[in-house]
Amino acid sequence: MTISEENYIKVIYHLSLVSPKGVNTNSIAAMLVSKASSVTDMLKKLSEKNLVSYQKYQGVTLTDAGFHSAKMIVRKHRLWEVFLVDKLNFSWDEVHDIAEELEHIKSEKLIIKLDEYLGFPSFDPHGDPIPNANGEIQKIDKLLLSEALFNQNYICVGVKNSSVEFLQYLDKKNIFLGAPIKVISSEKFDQSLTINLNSETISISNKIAENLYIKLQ
Amino acid sequence: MTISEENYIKVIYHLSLVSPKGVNTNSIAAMLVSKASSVTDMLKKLSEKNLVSYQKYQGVTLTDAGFHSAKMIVRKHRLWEVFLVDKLNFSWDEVHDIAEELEHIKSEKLIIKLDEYLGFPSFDPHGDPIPNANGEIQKIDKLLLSEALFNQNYICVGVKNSSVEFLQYLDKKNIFLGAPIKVISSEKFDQSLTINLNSETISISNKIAENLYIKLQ
DNA sequence: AATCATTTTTAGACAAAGCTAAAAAAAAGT
DNA sequence: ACTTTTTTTTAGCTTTGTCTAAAAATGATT
Repeated sequence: MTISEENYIKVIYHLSLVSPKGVNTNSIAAMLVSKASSVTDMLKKLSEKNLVSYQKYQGVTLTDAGFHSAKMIVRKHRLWEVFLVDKLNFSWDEVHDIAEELEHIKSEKLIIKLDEYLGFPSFDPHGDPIPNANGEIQKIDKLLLSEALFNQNYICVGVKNSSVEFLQYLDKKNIFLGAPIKVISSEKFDQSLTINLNSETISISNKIAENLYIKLQ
Repeated sequence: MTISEENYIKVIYHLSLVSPKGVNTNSIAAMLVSKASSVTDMLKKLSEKNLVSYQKYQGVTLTDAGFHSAKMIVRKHRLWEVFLVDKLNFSWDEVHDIAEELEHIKSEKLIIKLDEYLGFPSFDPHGDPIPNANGEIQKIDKLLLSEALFNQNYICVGVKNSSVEFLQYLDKKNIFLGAPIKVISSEKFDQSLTINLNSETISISNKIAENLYIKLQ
């Protein structure tokens, strides 16, 4: 697989988690910041290689082979992110673009050894699950902070949006993976929340609450 | 710079260490396993970008900018090799091809942090010097084992040939960087050497002795 | 059911980086 | 000094992955 093919497969994978019935040409183009015509060309090629099922005008789905390839690319991306944060002390808002390049390095043995070196992590620095060598993904009982019940003890386990701006905002508010969170109250007017975080009490906008994953306990 | 351009610059760098007057089109093609016509095309492009000085039929040399770029690529390659061997426990014969891909990852910050993480190494797993962030290279008083004096205490500091076959042969003979070596005698007929290595006495062919770097002490 | 809007595909073009084969220049041999 | 050989360059073609513009299919609206 070329780097370009890998990027298509990865994008189709991410989009198919949201629309499993079939992914649109235009949505792929939007994710890749390219054009629908380019996507059509590539879909034909990927179909030829049996990585996707594609019928003109009908959207595209990954084949089993394509699905597995996608998970291996995601696995590499997320393992490298763990490396960058845990070993090289990058912050969580800096690692995406670098991992975007590192994920295309071809050695299987490299990933096996990297995985071992990192202690077989199950989640990346943003709380996203890392597929294991067989493509298995550890599920977690998470919910959005905006869906939390009052006075329950939660901990922060991930972000829905991994943009640099959001992550840096969380840093500023001292919100990080593993931080204990309890919702005290909600404001009717703007759905903002008053929460207890690391035994501080702060206010959180609805926009934030809708992009932060938490789990019980 | 594209990956292809980086590969050309790197090859021209290595060749220019041997022929500083100017590097031939054909020798570049041979190193890249490509054709002279392809090289000519690329030399025009690199010349356009002021990375090389190129005049038709006259061979090519790196400009200061090209020389610096080359050293930064070599730096990345060798730092990644140290990472693979020191941190991921690869053996020295496995790392070249992987580093060949990793050297093209674009982040400057990544290399600064990797360098720090590795403890600012000056030499890679094959004993080749790693240019520092300014492109400075630590020189070392090394010589070939074939040029050694009798009964002097040397240590092994590098290999001239980094082929998998040679490196695996050295493993088999228990020859590694830092190993103490003393030459006991030389055979007139085939220039083979009897050497003391880690307090064992073994015989070494001339071919080996001409590809192993040592230094005094 | 017919029209309009949107989405997708096709057709044709382009840039990058490679190739082959032929031409031109340089180097070597006589 | 003149061939012959080798090296290098040019010319033209190919593949990969992209694009624009036009055509075709689908979906939405009345």
